[in-house]
Amino acid sequence: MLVSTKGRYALRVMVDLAEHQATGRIPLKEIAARQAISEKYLENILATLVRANMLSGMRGKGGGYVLTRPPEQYTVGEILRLTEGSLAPVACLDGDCKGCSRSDECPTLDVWKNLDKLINDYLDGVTLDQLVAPNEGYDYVI
Amino acid sequence: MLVSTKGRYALRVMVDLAEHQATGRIPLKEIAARQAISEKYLENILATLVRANMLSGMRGKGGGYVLTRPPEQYTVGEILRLTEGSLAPVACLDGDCKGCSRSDECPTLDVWKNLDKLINDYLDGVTLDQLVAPNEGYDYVI
DNA sequence: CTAAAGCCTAGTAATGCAATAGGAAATAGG
DNA sequence: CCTATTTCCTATTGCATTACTAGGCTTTAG
Repeated sequence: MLVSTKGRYALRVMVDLAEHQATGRIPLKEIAARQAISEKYLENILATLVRANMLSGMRGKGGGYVLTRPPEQYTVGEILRLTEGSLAPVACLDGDCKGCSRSDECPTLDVWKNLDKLINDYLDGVTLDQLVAPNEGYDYVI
Repeated sequence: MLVSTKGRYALRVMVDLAEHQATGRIPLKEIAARQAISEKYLENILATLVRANMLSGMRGKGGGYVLTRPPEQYTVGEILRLTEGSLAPVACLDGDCKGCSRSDECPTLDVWKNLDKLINDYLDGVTLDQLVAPNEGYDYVI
């Protein structure tokens, strides 16, 4: 499985926040309820996004989370790479373990490299605003 | 990780067999040595391929494995789907668990469907003969 | 008959995923 | 200042999957 629940939830949450931008800061509790995700689990995910400055979190009464950029400036790729650690389709291409000893003679390496590029290019081409339902994220328009 | 060692090894082994087609049946021991894969682990993988009729195995002295079709009639996609079980990038698209309860309203589902198609189409477009090193698989030519 | 090979069913160790637990620190409003 | 609200942080647990091993049975050629 290329993308686990952590990445899937993260993406859904980012879309949720994009759709409710106009409401200001949104508390975790609200997102968890709307998205049917365990509050405690969601904490981990949001913490990751905050640490990477994709979200700003504020504590205390009236606190909550808000996007740090406009939705069109987030790509699905960066959100998933952050939360998943890597989108490499095979271990051979994973950041830390740079190539196995057989990489010179490996007849399949190019397949993995092409696949990796395909995946990342596609996901980097989709931005958050493309996932926001039309006529949402503008609750203030009425 | 989309593709685990099982799928990676399977692909390498299939290429190996394609390259040594002309030699007739190849015993597991030989493949394992050439590809530096544990013999016992390789047994599992080859058994899967034989059960799906991608390889023919024969026991006894002089036995071993051989492709059942010409290399250009195998796609990387089918080899990996068989050995991995599925190439779905997310659990949502995995065969058995047909869509979650939220699939109607899920804003991210299309991303996963497109990604799934992208991956499968690419891997189904690569055939085994394309991975065989030039001037190999023809050892009889001298 | 025997050596060489594949076939089959389990079992195990290690890893990573999904989720939980408990509390500390910050903030707004009264 | 006090309290309710809310994020932030570290650790732990249960579970499933992956990677690999063990041991024995069956088939085949010579």
